[in-house]
Amino acid sequence: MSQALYQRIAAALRQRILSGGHPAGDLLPSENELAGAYHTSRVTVRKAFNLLEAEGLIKARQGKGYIVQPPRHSEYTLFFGSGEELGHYRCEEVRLLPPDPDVSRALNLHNGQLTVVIRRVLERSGVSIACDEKYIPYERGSPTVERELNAARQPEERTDRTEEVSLRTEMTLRVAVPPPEVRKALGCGKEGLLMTERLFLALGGKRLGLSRTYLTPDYGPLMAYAGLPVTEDSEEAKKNESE
Amino acid sequence: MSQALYQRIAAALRQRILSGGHPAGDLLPSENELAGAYHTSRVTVRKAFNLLEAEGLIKARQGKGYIVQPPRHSEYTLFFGSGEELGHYRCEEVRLLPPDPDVSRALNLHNGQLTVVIRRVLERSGVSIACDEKYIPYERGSPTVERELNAARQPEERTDRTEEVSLRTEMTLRVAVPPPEVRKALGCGKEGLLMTERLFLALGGKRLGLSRTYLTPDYGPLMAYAGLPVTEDSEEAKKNESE
DNA sequence: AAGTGGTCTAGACCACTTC
DNA sequence: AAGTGGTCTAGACCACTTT
Repeated sequence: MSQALYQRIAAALRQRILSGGHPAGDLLPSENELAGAYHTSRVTVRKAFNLLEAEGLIKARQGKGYIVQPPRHSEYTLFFGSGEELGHYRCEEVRLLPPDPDVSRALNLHNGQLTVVIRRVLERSGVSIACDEKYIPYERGSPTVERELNAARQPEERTDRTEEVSLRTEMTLRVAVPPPEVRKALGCGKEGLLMTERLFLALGGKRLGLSRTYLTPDYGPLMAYAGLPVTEDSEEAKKNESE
Repeated sequence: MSQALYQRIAAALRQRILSGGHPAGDLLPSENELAGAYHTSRVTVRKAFNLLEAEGLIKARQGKGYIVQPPRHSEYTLFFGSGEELGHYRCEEVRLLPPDPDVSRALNLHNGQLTVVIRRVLERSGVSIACDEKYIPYERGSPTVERELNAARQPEERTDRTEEVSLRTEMTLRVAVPPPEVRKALGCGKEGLLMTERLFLALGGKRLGLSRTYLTPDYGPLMAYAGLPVTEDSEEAKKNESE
């Protein structure tokens, strides 16, 4: 109990929507209406609506009201395991190399610019389960590169220091046959592996680096969800919803 | 211009954080402090903080303040193309079958319970790029099943009617060799394809259905991002940030 | 005790939509 | 013109953390 009023209002609306009381397209009661019904202020009702809007259940339309949204299950939250259960990265090789054309294009490199290539292997219980290749544009004295190298050489540290200055990361997922060096590192053949390619972008759209990670079947499946996340207070919420 | 004050405050804070002025772990100025500095009320400053908190940049700690978070790029937003550019689903087969053990376990079926199996093929410009198998627990007179069947038989409709009552969808991604029926439908061999498996859950945790989608290389890569999404008003935000 | 965020009030004006 | 959401104010009390 002792849940905030705006959360109780949100829970009540959420349940009505999810149990079919308000099909998609429906207009919900207005802020003023609910403020009256709950004997509270408009601000409090608004907070409840904002909560549901953040969850994607409803959408506000100025001058009209709050409209129930059709479930958008075209967006998923994909999460990778964090640190411990994932395994340990071991830095395998760091080299300064001319990039292949794909990498050069993705990173917007000028002609002849070199890249730092960092290859690491992820191991769990002694088994190699993934291999990661990271390409960073080489610029003399760039703090990013130095930081990357330090991070890569200390395998027990946080895995991805580039991300510390990265505003946004764009990822693609596909099945790909790893290049020979990766196959050797993973001890696998020419079968296709799940590959994630990540492009790290800074504030002004500057490309900080590109990372390709090949996941062996031993890595296990990637996991994602759509709709409500499982939160700490889901239990409490359920109690209140069932009132 | 004419951006709301709370958005300008948020933009200013965001820029300071992202350009390194406030490293992770830093305590930001308090609500009262900023309210004074901007000659505004605490509520408005709060809205700015809430925005940044929703973006994952900061975290509120009662009694302490707002703390800059380390970039969490272990969570990505995975999005599938919507409708038009994706292609068209064609329903290939609908049958009532005993489920294989995997499906039975995932859907928590009781012994001997049948499943409705719906197989659809996704085509884009005449090319089959994906095949989807959906398993729904069969219950006499269940409105969900009837709705599913109707939806599946009208290929131009919205693709996934089950999701209309689904509170949450859990997905796993992996490389898998499709079963014979799917290989036949896609005209492919025994190579591994990118597969997404989705479990649809209702309000009380009830399992509504399971869907397995096999994506051919022609489908293209799946796309995801972490960090700031690209929004409509990103341009405006940039202008204000550069002030 | 002082400062912080968390919740809430009872107003206000604006921009937008509908009638 | 009336109703809606969007923004904002100037207070208030509470729970929590730090000193």
